[in-house]
Amino acid sequence: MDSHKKDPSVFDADCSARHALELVASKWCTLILSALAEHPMRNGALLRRIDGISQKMLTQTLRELERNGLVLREDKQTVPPHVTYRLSQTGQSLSTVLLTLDRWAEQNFPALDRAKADYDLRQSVGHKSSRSV
Amino acid sequence: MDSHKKDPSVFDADCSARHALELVASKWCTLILSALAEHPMRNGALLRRIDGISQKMLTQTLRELERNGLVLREDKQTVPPHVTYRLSQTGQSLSTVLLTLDRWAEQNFPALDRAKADYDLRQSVGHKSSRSV
DNA sequence: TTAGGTAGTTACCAAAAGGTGCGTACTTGT
DNA sequence: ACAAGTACGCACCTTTTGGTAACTACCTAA
Repeated sequence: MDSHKKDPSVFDADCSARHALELVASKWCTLILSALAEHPMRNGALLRRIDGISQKMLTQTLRELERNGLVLREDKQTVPPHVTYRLSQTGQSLSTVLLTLDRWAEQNFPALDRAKADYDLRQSVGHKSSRSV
Repeated sequence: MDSHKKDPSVFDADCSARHALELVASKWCTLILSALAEHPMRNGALLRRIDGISQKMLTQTLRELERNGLVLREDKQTVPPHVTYRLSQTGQSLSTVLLTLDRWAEQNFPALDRAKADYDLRQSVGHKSSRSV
């Protein structure tokens, strides 16, 4: 009957936990939730805060987050339109985890950059058969 | 000269921190790193552990993780082939963050499922203009 | 009157992600 | 002699993701 309610382990494809992880671990979701963790914002403010996001992806992702109960949408029903988005209780609990992820990225990118440079150098330097013990 | 080394904030597109976040917050990476956090594994074991991943995506993602210095590849140079993958120091520090994300998903998916059901019901029940304050 | 700001939606198109199947090279088991 | 297992690489194709531009509806300011 219910197509999505099996073993609650992220390693099981097609279980709700995996679906939740896939939602939560996607680039625009992490950024939007992290931005809203700072304070509630309107459409325009989010657009300005999150460099590189398009209006389309912002709206699309916000709808998805609203649908999953992570963000709350407040429409003041005025004209010109005034809509604010803020985190729900669940969204807030998630945002603390995502912020540690943000911080990890901001702290560890130099290591990743170095590793990449090394790796690419090793590949280009010719001796192709050097990936052993 | 260097195309990717600006403001170290994830909100800035095209900075290394953002690139790192995008790598790290992608579905296969989170699952592979979480699996390897349990213990080092070979190709076949990862394939069995991570339900739904294809051989192609596994190899592709492992190479990307190896390139970024998050996992280490050990080829015993035997025949038949015997290759094991394990986390590097950096990979391990990341995996602790990702495991809290896994646990969040496994604990909170019921709330998300409920929210989705509510939302979809509200949409289908007809009264289309009820998303206000 | 005309432009601009608000928060969108829609249609169309390009790029990226990902699946499937086949080939490789060598060994072991039947 | 032949199939199977290991750890892939490559080519082909479909699906998903995301960008761009145009349009809506209403108000305000010049």
